[in-house]
Amino acid sequence: MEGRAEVRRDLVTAAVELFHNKGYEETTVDDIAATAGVGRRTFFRYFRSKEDAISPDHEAGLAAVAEVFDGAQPGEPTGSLVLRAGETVFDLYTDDPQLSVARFRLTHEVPALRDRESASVDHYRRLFIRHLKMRFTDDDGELRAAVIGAAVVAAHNVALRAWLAAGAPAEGIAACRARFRRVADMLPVETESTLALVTQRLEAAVERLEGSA
Amino acid sequence: MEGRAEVRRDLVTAAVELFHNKGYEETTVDDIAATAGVGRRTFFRYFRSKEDAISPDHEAGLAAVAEVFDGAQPGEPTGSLVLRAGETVFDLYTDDPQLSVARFRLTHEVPALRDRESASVDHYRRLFIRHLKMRFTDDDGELRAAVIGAAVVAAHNVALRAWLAAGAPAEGIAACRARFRRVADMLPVETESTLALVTQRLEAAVERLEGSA
DNA sequence: ATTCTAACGGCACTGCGTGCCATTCGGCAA
DNA sequence: TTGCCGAATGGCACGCAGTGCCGTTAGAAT
Repeated sequence: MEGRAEVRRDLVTAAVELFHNKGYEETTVDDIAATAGVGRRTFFRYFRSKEDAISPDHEAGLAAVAEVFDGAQPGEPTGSLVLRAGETVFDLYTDDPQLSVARFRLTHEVPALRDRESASVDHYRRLFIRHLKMRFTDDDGELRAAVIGAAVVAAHNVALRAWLAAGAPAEGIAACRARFRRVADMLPVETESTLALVTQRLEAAVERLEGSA
Repeated sequence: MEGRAEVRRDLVTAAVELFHNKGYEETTVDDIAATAGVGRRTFFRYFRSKEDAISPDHEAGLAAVAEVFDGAQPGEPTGSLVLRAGETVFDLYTDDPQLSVARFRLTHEVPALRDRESASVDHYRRLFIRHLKMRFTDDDGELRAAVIGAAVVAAHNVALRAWLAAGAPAEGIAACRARFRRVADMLPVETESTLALVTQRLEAAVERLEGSA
């Protein structure tokens, strides 16, 4: 007899294979269940929907990222925290590169899965923004939280997708992470806005000029 | 006899009313069609799905924004073009504030509609990024296009949603647009990175200072 | 060996979305 | 007027996703 974990794995494997071979629309839940050797009703005890069979750990991923935010020291710089949260998301993909690549390809071929992926990514974006907003308490805090959260998630996806498109090679993980971290160079990720940052550096420069004069 | 446009409007009106009164899940397509005085089969000749009944012009909106990008002069600054494209999206909401507010409220109450909205917004994001990528041809072009595109769409949503949450008052439109435009202050939207931009502005300021000294 | 619990799988049902086809309505030509 | 034609309609049946219900079974506990 197989335990719950094995049945779950068999269902994911069956789904990925059938989606790949027959196409997503052409595969019914009955097909997946039959291939995995269980009843149709059992499939829905493991997954909420047909689409969930290829993103089985979405909820757990969100919880893991939320844990990073909740467990962070208040003193940790926002940039560092955001990068750590992003790396946590990477781990979810590097855990099972095979499945990640298969899902990546399917989401780019099947419109229904692409839209679902958009919604999934958006859940992460909302999570990032919710916590960023708590750190940005000035007038423009909400706007900056939204902009920076969206930008970080976008950078994460660019790096991740390039890695997945290359077939998720083990030696590419470091480059992928490095690429993601570059987003920090592009954003006013600390508490000051770009304009304020410019002003601040300008004043410092003026001070230097006056000192040297 | 009613024409196509009238039937379409009646279906949207019926859908909004029923979703509001009975709840989204509890409303069937039969209900909507019956309320609008047409057959169930006719509903699906006007809308691809039940959800489409409250976002009837999504395709047209995407086409309008694409038109802005495609019709732009190559010499127009990227920042200006992006802001114009964003304003075009605003127009889609200000065209029918009543419907926009109703949709806004529904998307925040019904998970299924929220996920669909995420996918919708993502379509705009992809459109922005596709055209930004054509303007950013340096090594980091793809990353910057993704980051800036996502940030602009996020800022747009913050401004738009604040306006919708306030009930879409006519006198609030200007403030909403102004708020959106602030995103330009936060991003390295031209071809240089933030750091380069800061340096550039700093040098210009220093030059002014030296000239006045 | 018996009881208890959790998982399983079959069955029926609702509702979305689609293909097919007969009907109807308005215009247009003879 | 009469007959034809194309577009819109709506009814019907179908496949499939997802859910509630319930009888059955397997395995653990005692």
